[in-house]
Amino acid sequence: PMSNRRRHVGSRDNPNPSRCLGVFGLSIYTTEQQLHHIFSKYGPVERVQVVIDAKTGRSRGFSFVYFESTEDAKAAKEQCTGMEIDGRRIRVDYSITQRAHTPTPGIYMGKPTYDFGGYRGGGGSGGGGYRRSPSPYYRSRRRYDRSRSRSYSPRYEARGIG
DNA sequence: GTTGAGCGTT
Repeated sequence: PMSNRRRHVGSRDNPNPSRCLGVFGLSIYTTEQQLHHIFSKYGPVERVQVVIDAKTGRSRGFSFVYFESTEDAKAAKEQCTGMEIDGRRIRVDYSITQRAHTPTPGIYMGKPTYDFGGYRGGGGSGGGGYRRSPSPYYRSRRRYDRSRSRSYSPRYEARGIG
């Protein structure tokens, strides 16, 4: 049979080569100039865009680096993925999206920024809709059972420990 | 100075 090669895939796992790299897992303190400095070693960088969270004004921990040539982007991708910046191991891939979305008038129409359930005192007045499955990567943890904790034991409390 | 994973809203 013929090969199952996909051509137009823009999935996260099979990004096609492009001049635009997505850099993930960044420290929120890593700046565009830092990234520019690092990635420029592999060729001329046209632009670096650290994605900023609109409400907090801080980095969302990922960025996009535009090279002038795809081959330089490739070299940078190979060399920079796994590299450590500001104590964070970064991951570099070809971007599956090539630019920011078209600005929309009015309300923000993008995906929700995950809240991981957010403990808001059970209020539940905010958000809604995404509370049930915060993310496909979310896993229920073993419930935190304080009654099993030594430090919570009454006799330890009596001793003033905990 | 965050931490689970992550593809962007001039």
